[in-house]
Amino acid sequence: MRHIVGATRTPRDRWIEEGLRALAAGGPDAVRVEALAKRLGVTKGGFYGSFADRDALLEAMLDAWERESTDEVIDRIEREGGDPKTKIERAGVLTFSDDRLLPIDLAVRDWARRDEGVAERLRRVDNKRMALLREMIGTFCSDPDEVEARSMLAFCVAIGEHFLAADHGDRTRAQVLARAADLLLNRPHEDHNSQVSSRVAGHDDA
Amino acid sequence: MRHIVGATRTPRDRWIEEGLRALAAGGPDAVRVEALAKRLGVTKGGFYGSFADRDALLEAMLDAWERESTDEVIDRIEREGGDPKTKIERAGVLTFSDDRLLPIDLAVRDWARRDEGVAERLRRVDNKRMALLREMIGTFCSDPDEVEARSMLAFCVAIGEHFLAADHGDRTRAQVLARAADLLLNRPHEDHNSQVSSRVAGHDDA
DNA sequence: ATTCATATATACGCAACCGTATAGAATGAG
DNA sequence: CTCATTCTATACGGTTGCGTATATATGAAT
Repeated sequence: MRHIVGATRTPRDRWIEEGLRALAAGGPDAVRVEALAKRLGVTKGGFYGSFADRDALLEAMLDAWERESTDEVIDRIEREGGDPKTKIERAGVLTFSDDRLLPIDLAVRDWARRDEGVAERLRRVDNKRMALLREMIGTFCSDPDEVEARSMLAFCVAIGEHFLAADHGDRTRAQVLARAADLLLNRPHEDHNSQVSSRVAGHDDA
Repeated sequence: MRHIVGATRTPRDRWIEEGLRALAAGGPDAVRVEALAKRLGVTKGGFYGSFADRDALLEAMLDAWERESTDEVIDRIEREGGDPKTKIERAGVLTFSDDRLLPIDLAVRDWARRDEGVAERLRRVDNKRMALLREMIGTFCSDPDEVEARSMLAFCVAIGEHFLAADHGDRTRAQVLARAADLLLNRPHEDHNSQVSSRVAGHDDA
């Protein structure tokens, strides 16, 4: 057994961090005290000094996730500013492309379907994100009902994409997503075959 | 203890059925042999006569789900026929509004993120559904890239909707979904305030 | 009714976890 | 150096769940 000598104080954040990793990898059931301890190179002995029980850890994990997923992300987006439509994409990138946050996010979503407390937290987070989306999309779309519909479409794609296993023939998922984004953001799309067709999205008929 | 006298042969399907119920309610970890037995009013004694082990049950469950989610649903859609755009909605209803299949579907999706075998099955199922969507959407949209994008949007909404906790202010989720469907299907939308504005979707600017 | 096959009950061994109790290091103060 | 504080290792009891072994009961065939 190896002793990390210098650091007497290991815990709390470390447990939470490792807990979130486990959550991301295997869902809430995979957050097991003894398993986390092993991954941290300790035994569960010290765990109960920092947390009353396993549930307390889960709550702390959700607290950390909620804070990190809203305030921090939104702060960064607003701080770095930029074009409205660019902001949407940055918000998407920060939330839904982050290697660390994304898997946690997906795990929480599934968890929320079975736990009302988790669902409530997720609702808070999602409402903040939706507010952001509405704001962005509102800059180029006047009908409030349509703003809402497009915002939800955008959100659903950002999430649903990761729960979707379908292939797209010759196209890559990224290509299809790009085209979907063009549609939602009402943007002329680039022709990925480097031809010249390019027209405003959403108008092939009637 | 109550004995269901008439039926000597209880199992296989019953175990699978109850297993799928457990899967829907609590994910794969909730599929526990002894718990299923209790719900079936028996003990786990007979289980291992029908299945080699728990994994065999999980495989059988996935087989049943896969068959039920593709062939059966698609057969019904094609059999009952109708307008192409109507078909999309019926496909959506059959797959994503069915009280029985929907929760299983969602559970499988989360499961697939952690199990490559499940992911492969889901890919088969999703590809069949996507083919259906492409066909339907292709009837009113000529650009193949846009067909693909719209199909994926539609699919993502159908799934992502259930992983989304956001509210929509005054609107109900159903209203927002209806409007989103109008956008995707390139359909004039009905004004839910029973006014007369109604125009072709997707054209508020440019 | 007797017999055979099969489904189920019951009992075991085993492993993974949780939470608690207790003893032993490590760190900082005196 | 010694003491006190604090964290950690170890050990224990209890629970849950898997898979196996064995005996009993049930339905069908003779």
